Amino acid sequence: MKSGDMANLKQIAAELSLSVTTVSRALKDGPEVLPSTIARVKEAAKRLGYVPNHHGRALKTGRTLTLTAVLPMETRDYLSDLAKLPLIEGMTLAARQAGYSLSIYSTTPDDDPVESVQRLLQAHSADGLIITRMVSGDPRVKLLLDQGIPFVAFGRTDLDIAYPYVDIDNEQIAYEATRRLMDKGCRRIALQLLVQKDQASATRLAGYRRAMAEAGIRIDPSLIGDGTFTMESSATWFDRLLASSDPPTGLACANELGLLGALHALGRRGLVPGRDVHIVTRDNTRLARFLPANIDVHSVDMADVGHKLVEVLESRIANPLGPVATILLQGRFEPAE
Amino acid sequence: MKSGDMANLKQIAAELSLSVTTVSRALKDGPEVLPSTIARVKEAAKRLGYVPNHHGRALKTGRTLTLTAVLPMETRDYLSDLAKLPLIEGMTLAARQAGYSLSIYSTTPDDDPVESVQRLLQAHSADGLIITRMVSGDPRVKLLLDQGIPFVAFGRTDLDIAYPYVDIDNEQIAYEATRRLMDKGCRRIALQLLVQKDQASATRLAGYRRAMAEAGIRIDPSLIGDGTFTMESSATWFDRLLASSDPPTGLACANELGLLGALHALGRRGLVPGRDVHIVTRDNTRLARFLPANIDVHSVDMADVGHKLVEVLESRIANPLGPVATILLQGRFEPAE
DNA sequence: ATCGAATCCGGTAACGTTGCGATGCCCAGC
DNA sequence: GCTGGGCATCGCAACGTTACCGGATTCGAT
Repeated sequence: MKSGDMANLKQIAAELSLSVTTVSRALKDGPEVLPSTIARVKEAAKRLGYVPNHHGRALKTGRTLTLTAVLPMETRDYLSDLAKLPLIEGMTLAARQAGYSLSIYSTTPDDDPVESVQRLLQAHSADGLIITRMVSGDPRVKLLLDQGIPFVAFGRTDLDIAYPYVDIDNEQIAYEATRRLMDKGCRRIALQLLVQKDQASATRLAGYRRAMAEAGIRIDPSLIGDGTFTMESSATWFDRLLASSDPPTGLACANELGLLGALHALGRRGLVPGRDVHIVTRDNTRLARFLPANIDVHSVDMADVGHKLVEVLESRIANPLGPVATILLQGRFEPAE
Repeated sequence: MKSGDMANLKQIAAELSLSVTTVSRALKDGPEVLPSTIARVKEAAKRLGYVPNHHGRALKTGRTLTLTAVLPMETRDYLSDLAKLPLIEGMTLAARQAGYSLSIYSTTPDDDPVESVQRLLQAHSADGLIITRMVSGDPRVKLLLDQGIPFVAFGRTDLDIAYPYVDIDNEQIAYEATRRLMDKGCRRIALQLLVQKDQASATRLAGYRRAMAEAGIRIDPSLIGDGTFTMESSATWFDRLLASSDPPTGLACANELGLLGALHALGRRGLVPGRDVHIVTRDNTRLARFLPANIDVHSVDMADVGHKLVEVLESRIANPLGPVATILLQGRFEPAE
């Protein structure tokens, strides 16, 4: 097996004194080819180490067998989006299984999201796009729909247009988290959000509001924190809450990072989670499960999200005009240890 | 701007009554084209929204402008390889900057690494491969060299063959970590390794040994732990060491996960890091920096590793027969806060 | 005035694949 | 014996791009 030994259809055809056309069809089990010929062709293909040339096929058919995921990267703080790793894993494995390869297009905070998508769909080097980090009224949705490029979004937005997405039911999760804290007797419940522009935060807030309204508790805006939480900012934020005259007795964390920060703030004051303050957190990486603290965990399988994203995108590519699939994934409380 | 409006060379040529050849050349600033023509062509290209067809070009030139990174994914425990996120970020951004797109090929523990690489290079849908998680005598190196496929490895191995790699100087880092612990008075120093087959662990162990030998301290094998450390296994491992008759007074952690586990073990016994036991850790995600504990951090910029991997691969593609570039990145102690 | 070179451009072919129409063949039916 | 119709296979063209070679025009040099 030497270096440039990439066999192609022509070589197989020559080997068997067949035409390129017949070889091509035989490899696809075309009904117009004699079964015995198909067998001969496949044998020769295997023997010569034939693998179809991606670009020849893509050029002819227009399909590239490539999916592209647009992922914003935090260049400063990798811990702030731990969920991305299982997400990437889920997407790549599902793509591979479906015969696609998945390409990652990282964007920095400097990149304009719309411009990034524009560049990608112009290059039309992918059969479909996965976009994430949806914002309110996200302009990318209209852009992609107009261009007729198959895509799927991780996250809903507040547009009237129907488009395919997979999302986490943040409303329900925040609702249940708040309820759980109430069950433990909390009435002053602090809530961590992420960037406010992010649609996920808005729905999270809605779930919190619903639970509070049902319980007839007035919402204290000072207990709701938003921003890009690092561990440090989470700690100082929660520390200030704890220092107030009427400190919270419950906290719903947005993710691992917010949790670690909050735990730090508690630790400094000698407070114990589960006794002085009750905590529910989202956890994408099973971090909380092991921490030596009494914490309720409400988790979503991010690898599953990745899988589902690819599945939806796949069906979208196969049938661009079909019904728009939307998937809403529920979170569930991990069994307390 | 409608759906299928992908302009091609032919359309630009027709628009300007030029030949396709000239248009192609003009867009590359070919010296055989009149500057004024180049200007006209570029204007028309921009106006018609021309973007070069990836597959046409790839088919003709044999270059795909795609790089593929083979990344093993831990499907059970995402925290065990946090370094992967900054690595991915570094690779994708560097690739993008160089005009390449980067495709991720995830492998599960079930996949045979050699077979994965074989499949990838057969598909020759990438100009180059990035392979990681090198093992002793890694057979992929010979395979890739034989096939003449440009590649770069993250990590060295113990082969006699020269091949391009980027690696972290684990020997030096472990040496310095051990020395640091000695400087604080430790003589019984525990060391966390990862999977032993992994080349990184072997060099890490070598650095530890060198420091110990220089100090004339006999090595106690029971203080050296290896395996795939989760937080749990790290905690139980370190807990058992602490329970022994002659417990360690220093610990060099392999990563964030090992650190968290060890801290947990300490916490349960009421021991304080920096007082009862000194700790040095590797940290890829700036986790340790914020923990409320006195810990020395020895860090390597994983995003930089990703950048360097792409750079080396690029130069390899540009000049496949040139000298083999190898880069060894030093770690450095973070300034203690 | 003629030639050679330089400059600018066009035509053709090819990369590997697939789709469409055509071709040869065998055999049943009159 | 000639026709018609499946059947298996083939040839040609095309996707969009670039490489190669050749043609045309202009200009300076002899």
